[in-house]
Amino acid sequence: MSGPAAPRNTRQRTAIAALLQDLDSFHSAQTLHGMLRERGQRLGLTTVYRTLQSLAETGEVDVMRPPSGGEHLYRRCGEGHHHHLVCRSCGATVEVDGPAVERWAEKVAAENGFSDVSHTLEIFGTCPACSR
Amino acid sequence: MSGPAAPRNTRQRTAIAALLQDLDSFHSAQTLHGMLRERGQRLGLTTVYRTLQSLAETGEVDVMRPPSGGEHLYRRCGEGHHHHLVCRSCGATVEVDGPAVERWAEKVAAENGFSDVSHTLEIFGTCPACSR
DNA sequence: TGCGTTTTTGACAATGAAAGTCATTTGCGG
DNA sequence: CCGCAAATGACTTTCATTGTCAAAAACGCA
Repeated sequence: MSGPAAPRNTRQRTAIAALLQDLDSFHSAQTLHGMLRERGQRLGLTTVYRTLQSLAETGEVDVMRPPSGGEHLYRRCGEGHHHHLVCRSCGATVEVDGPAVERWAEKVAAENGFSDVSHTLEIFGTCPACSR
Repeated sequence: MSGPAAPRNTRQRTAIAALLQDLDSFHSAQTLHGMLRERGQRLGLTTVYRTLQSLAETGEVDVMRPPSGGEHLYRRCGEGHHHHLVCRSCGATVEVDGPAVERWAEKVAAENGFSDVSHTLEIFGTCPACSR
């Protein structure tokens, strides 16, 4: 009754995780791949896609789909449930917490007889640095 | 100083708007195109994409990008700002309103110096009909 | 440390949604 | 009824993401 096998510790996976540690904002798989190559890492784009997907499943990174369309964006994230305040211009992100919102969502869903409730919530704006 | 030219009244645009009136849940451009063809309408997929986009810009329909990935989904919508409680299984949707959430989002953004604030919020669950 | 098994990698091809192109059609104002 | 500008649609193109599969690399175990 062992859990699902832990992913193996490869050079590529380590590099991706390390890069995400250094970054504070959301980036696409392609961008991250580019950054890694600049850092002298040799790895395939496919690997970046797969690794990010795997990290997202375990909750180690957050995924976001910008409303404007375009690629999936990834960012390392803190523990537990939280939301994001994201700069539309530079992608800088603040993790925010809204217990009241969680409760509200639960209540609305319950009132309508919905079960297995989850939700998505992102706040977009222009950060102080970019608005200058 | 007339506003931006109103879109012309074409058979295709009318058909799309009419179909959306009949539907209560989110559907993809492809699905809607298929439905229209079944109803005997002859129109191109490109037109459906363009028309939905235009309807979305004027706020006549809501667009949603399911977190699970996949196509953009569209649905006719009521006036003004609102959010959705969506069934993960059948797409049935209830429009909900959360003034407190709006205020909270504004406050969080302001506290962090963000301007031009907007936000996205969707609640997902299994509707009563589908949970049976 | 060496071996065998199993996962991971990565180059490449395939998929599929969405956007661009442009000649033809069609609203619609005059 | 005319004329022009917008809309249509078949087609092409783009591009993110996923599938494929042989080769390479982890890791448990002796």
